[in-house]
Order: sequence, then structure tokens, then C-alpha cells
Amino acid sequence: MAGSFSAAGRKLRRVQSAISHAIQTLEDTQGLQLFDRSGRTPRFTEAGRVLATQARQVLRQAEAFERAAQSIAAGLEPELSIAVDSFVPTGPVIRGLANLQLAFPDLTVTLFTEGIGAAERRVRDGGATLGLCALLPSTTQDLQATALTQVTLAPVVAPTHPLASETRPLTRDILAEHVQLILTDPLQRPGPSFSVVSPRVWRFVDIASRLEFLLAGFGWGTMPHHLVEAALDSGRLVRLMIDDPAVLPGSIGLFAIHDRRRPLGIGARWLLEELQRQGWCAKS
Amino acid sequence: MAGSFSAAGRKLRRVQSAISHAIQTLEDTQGLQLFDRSGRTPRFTEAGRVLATQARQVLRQAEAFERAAQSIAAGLEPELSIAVDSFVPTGPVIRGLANLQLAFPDLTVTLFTEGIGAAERRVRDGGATLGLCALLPSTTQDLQATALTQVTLAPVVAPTHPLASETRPLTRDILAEHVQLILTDPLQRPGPSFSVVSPRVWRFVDIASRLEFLLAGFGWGTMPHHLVEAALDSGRLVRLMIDDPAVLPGSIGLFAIHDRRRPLGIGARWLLEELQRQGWCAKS
DNA sequence: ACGTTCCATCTCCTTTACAGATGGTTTTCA
DNA sequence: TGAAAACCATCTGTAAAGGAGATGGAACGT
Repeated sequence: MAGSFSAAGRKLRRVQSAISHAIQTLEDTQGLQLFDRSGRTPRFTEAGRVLATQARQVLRQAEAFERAAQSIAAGLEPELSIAVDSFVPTGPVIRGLANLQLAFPDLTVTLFTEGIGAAERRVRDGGATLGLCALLPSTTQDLQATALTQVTLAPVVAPTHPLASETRPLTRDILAEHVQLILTDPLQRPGPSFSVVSPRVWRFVDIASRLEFLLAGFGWGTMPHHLVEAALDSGRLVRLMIDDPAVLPGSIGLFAIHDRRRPLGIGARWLLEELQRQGWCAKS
Repeated sequence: MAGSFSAAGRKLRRVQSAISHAIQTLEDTQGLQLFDRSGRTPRFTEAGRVLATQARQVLRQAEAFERAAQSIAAGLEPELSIAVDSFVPTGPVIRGLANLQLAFPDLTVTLFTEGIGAAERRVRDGGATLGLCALLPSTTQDLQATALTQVTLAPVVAPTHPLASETRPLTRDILAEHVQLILTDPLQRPGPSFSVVSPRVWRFVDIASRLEFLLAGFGWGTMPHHLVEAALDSGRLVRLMIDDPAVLPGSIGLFAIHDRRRPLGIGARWLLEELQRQGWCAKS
């Protein structure tokens, strides 16, 4: 590394005997020859070379610990836990988190991605600091919400489904004749949900499996546009033309929420601004 | 962790004051409150909880260091470096290495995968302990070779190539009319190589790019059968029927080689047996 | 109310880490 | 070839750190 024990001592501001002695005790405790001392200047043995890189790994970890401690002491929140509802576009979130790690490499980030409604619940019960979700009309006072973007919704159905070849204008009554596939909060009491039109609904927690059922033609439902764009382009799904916003809203707001009683830390505020900077122009 | 400082002390066979003092000095040096001492028993602060997991990471690394040192002290070679020629089937190698890591988790393994001839060269100059390669007839005394399997060779050509529609029996003379794509050792003097038939050869170091050129119909060449099986099945390549083994050998032996002067370590011997246990029945 | 369990703090002792000095060996250079 | 320089091992003494043990006060359970 430094070429000689003496040079190492100069580098570390220690006398040569300290280096020599430290290495000897290390060799003794591990029962290994780490240096070949036959020459003028000690040379790594193979074991020494391999273990030195291992030791450097330990040091790197220890330094990471110190940096994290210093960052926390300097005011950074120790941990930032984020809950994301599953239909939030992942692209901007991933980019935002990547930039967050660049800006705060010592910040421990925890991420929950779960079904609909879970993000809000986690923020409410303190399990997560920041939530990214669509806001149901249950807005209460203890949650602070910041608008991020609008997700355009597309009512879709498989081309094999009767609704795809329906010629009449799609009124609420016609839609009600068919099974509607909806997202549901598993913990919420199954009651009259938002924008539920059909009396016969199939409930899904996972948006991906709902998409599977839509593709298979089991019913109709509204999907975030960015998730079905490819399927629409390739014809595996067709869009239902519903003009009446009273039946189905054309878009839904995406918000970052957090508990008002617990002010956001430095990292959380930075991420919030970063997420607003992100272009949320859909795509993945 | 243990519920209280006293309990932690009992677990670590230390008196309670030692624990208490150690944690206090840690808190002082980092300038952080790690425990909330307001209650009867100290409770982690958020910073303490996060930093504790970080500290456990450091400990895991340190334990890995100790285990590696002990393994070496017990006789395991400090490092096992393996050089593999690029056309050796990767499947059995990957399986063998995975099992090696299970059997010897503390063994540092280094892998080189390079063009033809590189494995033998690395073993020769000491850069690698073990080499997996086909043996050219340059077998010398200082290399010990262990047979692993035979790789069947398939002379192939793109279906668009004139040779694909050749009706005459494929003699050496007919083959010689076309460009032959061969693998070559970049450091070897370009001389009369093994099983080179055509006077016009295109030389490749990388077997993957040679396959590209074969698929594009630039010439003919012999490929390991397992690498072109899919292309043959789908008709993107056709096999040339050459019966004369004097023109082209039907298969080539695959060997593990090492330097006789440096006896193999425990891990290397284990891997060698493991590789012989592997079914080398091609596929990937 | 009393015993138990917990923590913080103090003192004392052992171990460890390091500095400084010494002697021996190899390399370098005149 | 011979002196200077650089290197290492080893010894001794000292400062710092780590841990043991004792003590006192607070919280908890019975």
C-alpha cells in the first residue's frame, strides 16, 4: 500500500514501531502470515492481499456509518419512509428517488408499494412519512397534500367484449349491464365506492392483476392511461368513449401527502420539490 | 435489542456500567441521542434504530473478514482465480461456481472470461490458478489437464449462403472456395491454425460476434453445437454435412488445466470434482 | 411498604495503543 | 569498499481506553 511499514507510519502519523507491532498482533490473532518479510521491504503474501481488500470493505462500511451519523447530527432525518399506491407512475418516482440518493447518499430510504388506499393509511398511522397516492374525497385536516400531477383515466375493455362493439352512446345504464372491474381498498368496508357504475363489480387489490382480467375480457374498467397505452396501441384493449364526466371522471389528481403534526425533514422536503420538478408525462 | 442495558450486559458478559458507558461515549462522539432514557428502560430513538442497523452491517463485514481469515488459516487458498475461454458452455460453469460458493462461502473467487487461448495463457503466466479451455495440440509438461467433456462442433452457414444449397459432397476443395470464419488467439502469431481449411479466413476474437457474422451469411465456420442449437432449430443457420474427420474434427475436448508446479488448493480441487460431476450436456 | 430491577456515576484496575530508543540488516551511492 | 540512509524487529515506558465493582436514586411489581 505505502511501500513499507515506515512509509505507512508517516502516512498515518504513527511511528514505525506502532505499525510493525499492530501488524504483528493481527498476524498472531489470526494465525496467519500477512507479509513476507524476507526482503528489504515487507511484501504482501497472497493471504495478506486478499484480506486487505476484505478489510477495506469493513472500513468502507464503518465510514458509511460515520457519515450517516454525521448527516443525522447535522439535521437530516434518520430515515425517510415512503408509501406509494400501486398505480402511481413508477418512472418519475424512480427518477426522483435516484436523485434523492445522489443528493443525500447517507439517507436511509424505505419504500412501500401497495394496493390502493394503503399509502394514505400508512401515513395516517405513522408507518410512512410521505405518501404518494390519489386522494379520495376523504381529505381530512391532519393530512397535508401537495398536488403532483393529474393521471388521465381511460375506460377500457377488451376488443372481444360486447361493449367494444356497442353502437349506442355509452350511458350509465348501458355500462351498468356489464361487470365493472374496480380497484378496492382491502381494509375499507366494501361500501358505495367512488365512480362505481355497475351493480356487478369485481374487486381487485392489485392493479396488475386487474389489467390481466381486463385483457382477458372479463369486464370493463378505468385504468390510468399510461398503463394501458401500449395495449391500446396494439389493439389488445379498446377505449370506451364516455363523454359524461358525471359518470366517470377523465382524470384523477396525484398527491404527495404527509402528516401535518409531523413536519417533514430535510430529505423529505427535497424529494417533494424534486417530484414536482419531475415531468410526470406518463410513460411507464 | 436486549430490552435493557442490564440485559444487554448479561448477554455480552459485561457489567451494566460498561454498556452504559460505552453507549454514552458513542453518543458523545457522534453528537447524537441514540436512546430515549426517559422511561424505566431505555428506548431507541429513531436515529438509534437506523444507526443500529448500519452498525450491524459493519459487524457482518467484520465477521466475514474473520471467517475468511480463519478459512485461510485452516488451509483454504486465499483466492481462486479462474480463466474461462469464451466458448466453454456457461451453464455448468455457473452451476459449479454457485455450488462452490455454497461449500466455501469465504473463498474469494475471481473469474476471467476472454477469447480463445487466453485461459491457457493466464494459467501459464500465473494470472489464473485454474483454466477451462479446449486444449490446442500445444500441450506441454508444466500444465496438468483434466478432461471435462467433449464439445461437439457443428460446421454451419446461413441458409442464404451458397454452401447451404450446394449439392455436391462437401470436400475440402469446395469449402476452400468460401470465406471461413474462425476464432483466433489475438496474441498468437497468425500462422497455420488448427482446422483452417479455406485460404480466405476472417478472424474473430469474440465468439459472439463471429456468430453474428455467420448469421449474416458472410461465410461458414464451425461452432460449438450448444451455441447454435437454437439457430439451427429455427432455420437461421443450416448445418454443413462434412463426413471427413480429417477435414474438420467432429468434437473438441474441454479441459481444466493448471500449473503442475503450483499444486491446487482445497477449493480448486473441490471445484474440479464438482465440474466433473456436472452434466455437461450442453444447453446454454 | 418492601424487594427487585433498572440506570447513571464514580473509582480502580487491566489491557491496549502508541512513542521513543536501540540494534541489526539491506540498499544506495560516492 | 565503506559510509550514509532506509528499513525492520524489539524493548521499555506512558497515555488512553475498556471494563469491573460499588453506590445511589428512580421506577416497577407485589
